Amino acid sequence: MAPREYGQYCGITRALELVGERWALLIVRDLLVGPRRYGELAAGLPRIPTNVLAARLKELQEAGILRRAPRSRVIVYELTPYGHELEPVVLALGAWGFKALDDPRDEQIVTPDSITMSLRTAFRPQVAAELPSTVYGARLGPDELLIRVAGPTLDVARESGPADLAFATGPGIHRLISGELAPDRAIATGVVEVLRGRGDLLDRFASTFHLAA
Amino acid sequence: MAPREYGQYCGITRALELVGERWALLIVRDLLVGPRRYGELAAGLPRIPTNVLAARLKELQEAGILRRAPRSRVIVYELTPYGHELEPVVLALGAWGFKALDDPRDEQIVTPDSITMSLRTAFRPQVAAELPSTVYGARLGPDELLIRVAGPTLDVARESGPADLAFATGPGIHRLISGELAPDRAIATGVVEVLRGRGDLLDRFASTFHLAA
DNA sequence: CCGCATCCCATGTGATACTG
DNA sequence: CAGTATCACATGGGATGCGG
Repeated sequence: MAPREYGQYCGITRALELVGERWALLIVRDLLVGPRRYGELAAGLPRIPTNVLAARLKELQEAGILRRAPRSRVIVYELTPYGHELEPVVLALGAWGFKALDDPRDEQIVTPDSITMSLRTAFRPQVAAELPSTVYGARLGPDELLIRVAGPTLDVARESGPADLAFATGPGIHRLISGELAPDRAIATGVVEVLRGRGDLLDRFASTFHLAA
Repeated sequence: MAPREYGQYCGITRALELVGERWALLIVRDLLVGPRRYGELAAGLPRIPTNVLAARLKELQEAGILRRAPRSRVIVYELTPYGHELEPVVLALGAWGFKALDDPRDEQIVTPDSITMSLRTAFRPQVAAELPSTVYGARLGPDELLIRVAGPTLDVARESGPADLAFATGPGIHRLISGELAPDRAIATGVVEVLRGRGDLLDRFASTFHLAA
């Protein structure tokens, strides 16, 4: 038997053999947002050694989870349909781990892809369906996200554009999503800085994206 | 920063820091079935080095996922409420990995706890609710499981007792659950051996426990 | 025996340098 | 830009020891 196998005939062990290695599910997390080039993956996972990234990509490809796809002269990595089926796993992990987040430390970064998956985790379709469609523009450091909520559907794109509410924030937004911090307090304390639009729309945001701690 | 941390402020990375180490989620898998002693965990994970088991138990305890509980002179490990919240993660992983199972190899074992969690993964409450309550007795090598399906609820216990259908089987049962093998074919080919009761109840079993490949 | 702790070695990981 | 090569080190795997 291969030394890194668990020796059990079981779905969970099989899953862990395929995506249980260090960094593997984080690569999947970023690819769930969209196809990514090697350098984009490396940028979204700043602490991954480049040889490990290369090794994981090879393993995940051999496992049928992702594929290298040539896109007009450059190569992108994209999930296969089977790889995409990991989304429930990643969302469940994210929801569980969210509750174990303590206050952010300085060296902890927030990447656009990680925020995007966090928003997908915290998104409450049934609540959103009852609210008017809304576009939020979020600036996180140098990155901008356009968060479109239309009925029960969510779309998060890495672009800028017109928004009903544009705000700048950082890791502290997790306290807004957890309900630990009320929207008006978030604005008052500077955790969220309103750039354009009606600040009271942050109430709607907090209702739409919520994950109890 | 601790060297084994990912350096991101994100629920998924946090989750992987807590339960992403090798063997950790398999320990959780077995504890989801019930409290277990050190030796029981070691027996259910025959390939885990004993020092790694001890290390994981310590880490999972510090993370608030499990606790050591004295039970009448012996110590058992049991999940905390927060640890129990990993069940959706484990079930999602199991459902995904189930589809990647190929034919079992000789050295791959099936443990009572892994089978129990597989049954929980494959259980279809809405289908079961439409069927009469049924008790199945499954013998897997030396182990016996009593599988009680009552309405939309499932209970799997490691004991023997009266059953509407008692059968012996092995890893090949996964082909029954995946639908790859019809119930009558499973009996005909010896994948499932009926010990007592009406063999046609295996149809009901296959309807109740199903996970498409 | 059960519940670990210790030792040793193979392997995986991390940091850095390097190449097509 | 997209990886490969190299090397130090941490972790995992396997055997064994050992106290209660």
